[in-house]
Formats: sequence, C-alpha cells, structure tokens
Amino acid sequence: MSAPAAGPPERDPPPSAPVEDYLKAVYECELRSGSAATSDLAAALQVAPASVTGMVRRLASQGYLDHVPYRGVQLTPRGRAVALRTIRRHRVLESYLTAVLGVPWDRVHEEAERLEHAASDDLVERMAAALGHPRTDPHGAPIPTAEGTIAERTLGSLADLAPGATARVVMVSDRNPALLRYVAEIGLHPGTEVMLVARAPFGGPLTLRIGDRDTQVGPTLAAQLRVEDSAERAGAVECAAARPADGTTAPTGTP
Amino acid sequence: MSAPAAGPPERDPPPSAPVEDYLKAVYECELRSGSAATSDLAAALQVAPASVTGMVRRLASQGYLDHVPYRGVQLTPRGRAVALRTIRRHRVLESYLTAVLGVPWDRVHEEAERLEHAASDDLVERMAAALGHPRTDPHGAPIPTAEGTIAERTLGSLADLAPGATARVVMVSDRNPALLRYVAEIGLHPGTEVMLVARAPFGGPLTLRIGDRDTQVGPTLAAQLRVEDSAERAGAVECAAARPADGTTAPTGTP
DNA sequence: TCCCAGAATTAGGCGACCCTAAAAGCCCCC
DNA sequence: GGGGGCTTTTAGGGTCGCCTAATTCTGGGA
Repeated sequence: MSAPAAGPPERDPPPSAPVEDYLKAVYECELRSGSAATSDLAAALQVAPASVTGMVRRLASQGYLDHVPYRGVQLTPRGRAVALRTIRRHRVLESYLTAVLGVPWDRVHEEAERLEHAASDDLVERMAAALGHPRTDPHGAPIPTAEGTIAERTLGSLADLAPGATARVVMVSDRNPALLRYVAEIGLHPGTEVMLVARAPFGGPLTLRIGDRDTQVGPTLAAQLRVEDSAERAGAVECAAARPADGTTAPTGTP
Repeated sequence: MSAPAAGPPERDPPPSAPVEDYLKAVYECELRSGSAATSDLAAALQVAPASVTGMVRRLASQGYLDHVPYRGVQLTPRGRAVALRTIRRHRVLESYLTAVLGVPWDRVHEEAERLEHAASDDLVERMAAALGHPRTDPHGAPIPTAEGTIAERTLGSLADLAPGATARVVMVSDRNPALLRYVAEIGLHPGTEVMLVARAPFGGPLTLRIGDRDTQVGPTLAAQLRVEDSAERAGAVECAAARPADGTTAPTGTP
C-alpha cells in the first residue's frame, strides 16, 4: 500500500496482432537457425527490413526482446511466453478446425493465422478439451501446453536422408497451399513412413517409396519435408525392414 | 477490353474490423430508431463523436453510407450487405460457440465480437451447416442468410405490455453480461412465455409470471426484454389462457 | 423572431505499423 | 589491411483510427 517505487500494478495492454506475429516469427527463426536476424524476420513477415527494425526497437523497449543492433534479436522469457501462447492458439485452432469442422488441411493455416489473434484463452481450452488435448496439430507440429512448455524435436529434412533409409514424415514446413495439397495428394501425411529409394545426381529428383508406390519429387519439395531426427533416423535405417511399425499412432512421441 | 471509363475491375480491400463495426452499428441504429445519428453511433461504438464524423466521411466516400451533414447517415445497399454479412457471422458464431463448445450465454457475445472479423465465410458456413442452419442465435435474434436477407420482426418491449397480458420473450437487447446472467437466472430464456401480472406505479417494479413462479423486475430490466410484436401480442392477450402453446418450439417463426 | 442548448463538424494531434531511399556498419576476400 | 557487398539502421513519409478543444449548425422555446 505504501510501496513507493517497487512493482507498480500497472498492467500493459495485451499484445496486438502484429506483436504476436513478430514474436512468433522470432521464436520460429530462433528454432530454425538459433538466432533471428532482421532480414529473416522481414522475409517471414513479408515486411520491409526497415519496418522490422522499428518494431524490434519497440518490442525490446517493452521487454519482449533483447536486441543488439546489427546482431539480431532474442526472445526474453516474457516474449517467449507470448510466442508460445500464440503458437498454442494457432495449433489448437488448426487441429479443431480440421478435425471437427472439416476445414481442408491446406487451408487451415491461413484461417488459424487470423483466428489466433481473436480467440480467447477460454475458447482455445474448450477446443483443446473437445479434442482430448492433442499433442500435435494436423501438420504434425507439437502443440505447446497451456503452461507454455513445448516438446520441440530436432527434425531432419527428407532431402538429407541416406538412400535406402526409411523415416517417418513428421510435418511439412512450408505454408504454400498448393504444395500442401500436392504433398497430401501423393500420400505424405504426417506420420507416414517413407523410404528414400534413390536420389538422382546434380539436384535431380528423389524417388520415394510411400506405402507400396514409388513417387518422384523434386529436391525443393523434399527439403520441406521434416522427418524424425537424424539420430533416430540412423537407427531407423538399420532396422528399417525389421521394424514395420513401432509407434504408428501419433507422429509425435507419446510418452 | 477497350472500355475507357466504365466499370473498372479494381477491387478495393476488404472492410477492416472497425469498418465492419461501424456498419453493423448503423444497421442496428436504423433498425431501432429509423435513422442513425452521430451521437447514437458514438454511444454504440464507445467512441468520441468527432471520431464518428471522421469515419463516416470515409465510409461515405467509399460508398458504404449516405451522409447528409448534420442529418445523420443511412446505409447504401453496399453498406447493408457488409453489415448483414457481419451480423450473420456474429450470430452463427454465437450459436456455434454456445451449442457445440458450451461457451456460456453471457460471455459468447464478446467472443463473437472479435471472431466475426477473423473467421472466413467458408468457416462460418461450416459452422452453420454443423448446426443445421439455425434461424436465430442463442439470444433469439434472427440470423441473416448467406445471401443477405434477414427476417427482422418488429419487437415490443416487455415494459410496454398490458397488465394481464402474456408474451413470448424473443431476446434480450442488452449486452451487459451481469444483466444477461441475471435474466438467465430468473428463467427468462428466449422463447419463454411470460405474463405481466402487475405493474407498480411511478416506475416501480413489474411482477412477471415465468412458468409457475412470480418474479419482480425493475422497469429498466423489463425495457431490455424484447417480446413478440405488439399486434401479435394484442392477439395473445385475448386468448392467452385459451392458447397455452401455439408454437412453443423455436422463438423465430419456423415456416 | 431571436436565442441558446445540444448535436455535429472542423482543427490539430497522437500512436501503431507500414514504406522507400539513403546512410552506416559488418565481414569476408583479396 | 583495405575494399566491396550485403545487412541493418536512420530519415522522412503515409494511412488508419482515435482523441480533445474549438467552432458551427439546428431546432425548440421564450
């Protein structure tokens, strides 16, 4: 009651939609490359680099980011909390819209991208509960908990797989609807087992065995397909034929 | 291909959330009092009157409104289409969130108020389909069709009912969550038959018979309760006792 | 008819986000 | 060790939506 300069009870306004988008983008850049450069963010957010600099300054002044000029940014715990909360909303929404309302796989991302800024926590938790608290979204990406923890896994790219090796597709890291549609069309849903049959030299197409069918895909597409971590994959290579199904259920590691 | 000045194929950007809110407010003001004054809109939107003037000018220049300075505004067909589309989204969302996800009656409005600007038409139609294309929202308000027609009915206020008369509550025209909670608590859900037992003089409380219980409510609350149109009500008065249930099902006229 | 209270509009500003162009900094390669 | 190329930041604007204060208009009553 008399504390003069200590923790003031002032509560700043909730983060705006652009703020949530920036923090989400920083989180994803950090995850991918360990750090987030201005140009990475500009590309991810489809915004001019100068705009990123301005917003980053503001976010840093509000305690969401640490910014070392010319050196990129890092999330503070406060910023990470907002990012994970936003990602949870996004992925729960994607799961719900797909599973309950039948929104197609390749269109659900853009829908969730807008709704994630408008849905209340209460609503998101109701959706999660209706689905039995799923651990991954329909693209195979892990859903952070309401408490802000996430089971991130280091994933490899299908493009890096050794010929003859088998791996489980975990997710597709591209948002392009046409690409998503095509990936679904050739049967590469999250959780699918796929074997790299052959790789043509000089950036030529990769031959994949999906189920009992062989399909050829370009290296660009293959690079977008995230598969289980290379360590696990190395194991998978050795006993690929001997291990037809170890955990064919959920694409994410269930405990 | 050579038309020099005819209909240019330029498509302007989709209306922003504030624009949708303004047009919705104009629609509701027109419905209530036949016209929309600057001060009405300012009150409805919780915004300074000067802000309304500015926005109204912009909306008029974009063809959403007709504005006669110092005389108020009117929706153009284009503006009405946006308003009805927004109201449809809002009411379908309210219906879905209440019926499927169990969002409480008194909290669903604010949730829909945000989601209505973010949900795609496709999503809203999926929700409507999942519910079997409802005609009214949980507050009893009619839902416009996807084509933009609405079955508006002129509703009276419970406060204007003659003592002894019976009417069916159609909706509550107040967004105050505490009021909505109280109204639900005393059993006044949309569709409920209610009889005005007595009215204390000089702005005193009204005694209502709801089911087999009498409840007293203040005139302010009673004024918020919309009941079937007075013409129908007049009829209802005369054969109130003789007509226990004519269409006890849906509060809106089902064909 | 005149006047005045209340409603509406104009004037002048502010913050959030975005842009282009120009300047500055960083780093690798010669 | 000095450039040159790419990245980042600064400088200077623009739009949208909102605000307060000052001004103008409208309409009803004396």
